[in-house]
Amino acid sequence: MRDKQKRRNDLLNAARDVFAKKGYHEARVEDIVAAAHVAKGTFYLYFPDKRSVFSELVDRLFARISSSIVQVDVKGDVQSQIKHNIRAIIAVLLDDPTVTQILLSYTAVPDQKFLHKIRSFYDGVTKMLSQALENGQKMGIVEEGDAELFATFTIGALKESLLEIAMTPKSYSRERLVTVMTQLLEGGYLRFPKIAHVDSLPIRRKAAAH
Amino acid sequence: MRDKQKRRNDLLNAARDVFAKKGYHEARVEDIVAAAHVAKGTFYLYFPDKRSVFSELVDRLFARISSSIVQVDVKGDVQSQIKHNIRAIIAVLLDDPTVTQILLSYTAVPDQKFLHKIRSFYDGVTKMLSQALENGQKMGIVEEGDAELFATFTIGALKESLLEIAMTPKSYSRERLVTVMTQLLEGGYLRFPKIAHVDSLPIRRKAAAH
Amino acid sequence: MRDKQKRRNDLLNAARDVFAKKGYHEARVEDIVAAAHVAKGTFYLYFPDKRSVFSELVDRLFARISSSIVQVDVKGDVQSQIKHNIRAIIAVLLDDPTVTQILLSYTAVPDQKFLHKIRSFYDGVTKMLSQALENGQKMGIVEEGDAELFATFTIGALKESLLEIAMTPKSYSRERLVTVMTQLLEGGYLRFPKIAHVDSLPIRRKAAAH
Amino acid sequence: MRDKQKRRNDLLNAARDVFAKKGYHEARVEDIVAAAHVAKGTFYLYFPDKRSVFSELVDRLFARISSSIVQVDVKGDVQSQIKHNIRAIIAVLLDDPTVTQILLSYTAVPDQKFLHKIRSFYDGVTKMLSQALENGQKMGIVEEGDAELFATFTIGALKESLLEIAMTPKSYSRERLVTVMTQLLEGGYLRFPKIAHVDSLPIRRKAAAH
DNA sequence: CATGAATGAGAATTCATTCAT
DNA sequence: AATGAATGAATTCTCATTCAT
Repeated sequence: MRDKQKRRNDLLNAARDVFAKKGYHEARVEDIVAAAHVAKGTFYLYFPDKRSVFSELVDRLFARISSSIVQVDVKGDVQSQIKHNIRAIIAVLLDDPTVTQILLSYTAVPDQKFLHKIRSFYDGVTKMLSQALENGQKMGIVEEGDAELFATFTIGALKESLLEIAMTPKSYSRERLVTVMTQLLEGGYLRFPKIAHVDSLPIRRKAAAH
Repeated sequence: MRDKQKRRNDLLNAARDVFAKKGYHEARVEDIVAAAHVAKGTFYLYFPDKRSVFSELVDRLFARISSSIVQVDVKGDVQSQIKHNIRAIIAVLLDDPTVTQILLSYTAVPDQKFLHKIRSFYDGVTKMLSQALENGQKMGIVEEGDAELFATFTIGALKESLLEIAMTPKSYSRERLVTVMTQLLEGGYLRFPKIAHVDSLPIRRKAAAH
Repeated sequence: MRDKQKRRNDLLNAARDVFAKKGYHEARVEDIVAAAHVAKGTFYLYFPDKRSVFSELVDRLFARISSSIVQVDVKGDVQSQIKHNIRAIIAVLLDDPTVTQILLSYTAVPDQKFLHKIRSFYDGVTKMLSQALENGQKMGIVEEGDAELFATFTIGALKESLLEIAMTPKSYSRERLVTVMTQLLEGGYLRFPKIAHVDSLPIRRKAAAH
Repeated sequence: MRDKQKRRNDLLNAARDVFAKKGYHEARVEDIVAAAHVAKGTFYLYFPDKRSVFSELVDRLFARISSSIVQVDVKGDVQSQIKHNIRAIIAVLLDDPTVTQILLSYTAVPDQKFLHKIRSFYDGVTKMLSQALENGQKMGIVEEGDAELFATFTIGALKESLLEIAMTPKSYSRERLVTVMTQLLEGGYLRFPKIAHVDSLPIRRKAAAH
């Protein structure tokens, strides 16, 4: 019993490594079973086909991310809730850099149906985030504007940064990343002399001006 | 003379469409020639293999982006130079939404070597941008901090937004996007009440601003 | 008029060179027309297909050999007639070393039908020669024994020697070859001490003995 | 275990038959697997490509010939050593008439590289033989003259005879062939009246003159 | 006549999946 | 359950030949 689970897991891990190294299409079932030290037929005892291992790997990651995100309650401490979410996503992804790489890199995915699945996931996350941002706007803690675009923007920034980190061996302090992310979300990074563009950029913060 | 160029272009366009619709691996040379209304052999009169059409499509886009970006001169009007760059990238990509989709979506790419090529390109852009940001930091117009991370963050935000736009049929005002991007880079979008950290309850910023 | 013949000949020569260098299957019609400095379509104005150029090249050689060989008249000076024939074959083949190479080397021939044709030619020559040898036997100037085997043996020796010569750049005196060939046909080259093997080689020349 | 070897052998034999019947280029992998009663993929389980089966067939034959030939020791009974070698070559080749046909017939070989390989083999054999002949000349048991040409001559004669035999269904006594070959090598077959040509053929057998 | 772009039948090879042992 | 040999559908690419210009 335990054995079956273990073997299944071995295959999953082997597949993950091979996918990360070669991408979906260049990864051969042959490679996967070799990495898992089992025979070719065994693979099909645990998975109906190649596609489904990939699918399961991604699903797992999705599930972990989904479960670690909290719905932002605007009545509570929003900033720390946001920080929590960023931290959670970062944690999940960086704990499994291999799948992250699979998921975020421009690596091959099985097919268009799959692509759609991945996009759906991100759409969900985006939706969730933009909902929260809209709430925030009502409460005055989020700048007015296209909330969905803000969300897309945030997700993109996060994905790119994580991919960068997942692909480079150099370790990076996660807390550091959390801090920088929040900082950027809060205040951007460009500081143009106020006078010059006061009219064209009415959304100015005096707070940041100090 | 003209004819050969035209035929070549037809194939390139056909390939672009098929790649965008099916992804690299699911796209058959068969599909491409069908879309271009030529025979199978004709394809190989213009391209040595399937991979190279893909490569050419991406190269073209790369070239167009590269040539439209200006090196930011920190002695001039930095803000408008940045706006120019954002606008340029957006223009190039949205003028060719199909290739953009190919390039930015998690669609299959031929192989790992290719993946590397794409990543190299982005690395180049990131490098260029972070260089500019470092200069900006010296001039005091960019927040202190990890310039490379800022760059990655920006590229990611841009990529994601553009992908979103390229994949949805709804047209989006480019200038709008340029404005929002700059705005976010300048000021983020989160507005936590400064004093608020004490009691953790958000206070309307406008109210506070009066 | 002259022009057409010339062009046809250019193609034939080009084909000959390409076949000699690459063998039939590796030779592309493309290569042939390139060597002849004409367009692809032109080839098919002069020859119905690739196979037929090859065929014509070989046929020409066959014709030349056939016409240069004289039917041995055993009532005349047999030895010089044989020398003449050997000399003639050598001359024809070495005058066109390229086709000789094509014909004698283990180079690809178009197909089995063609192979059959070549073999038929050799069969013809063998038949002719063995006929002459049988006559010679009746006249006592040829050793008793399997005349056809003697013929095959002779043809083989000749082919191999000529191929050797055709493929090596070092020029070889033809007359020298004629002399050695005749010498070998007359007396072989092994000289075992008579005493030792007198019994084991009973088939000793009666002709010479009388 | 045994099974894999058997299957491999089945394929080798099937390939041999198909190559012999159709020649290399006309032989389709399809034909080979059909003859071996296996599926197309199976072929590639045992051989990396079509070329390599051919190669293996020829290599095997080469190996067998090489190992069966003895280096002629001129201090021993030369005549019987030569007979042994002729007998050995004949045995190897006629035991596998199909590969012999492939090897000796003007059938297609894969490509020029391969051709070179075959020629190298024959060059080796020629070299070996001419070396032996030179030794023989020093000992006075081989006629003076171009030893390499004698060797080429002998190889050619042997090849042609064997090909003839390999291609005709009529069985031929091997010992008979051995005897005739040696006889011819020793004494040729032409018996011109001595008087007539005494001068033009100075290299006359003293042996026969007794 | 000459051209060379276009054609498409055909062949080798790959690899996910099956299945007898 | 595990194995790994066998399968064959599917796909890329080649090149002799055709034909519109």
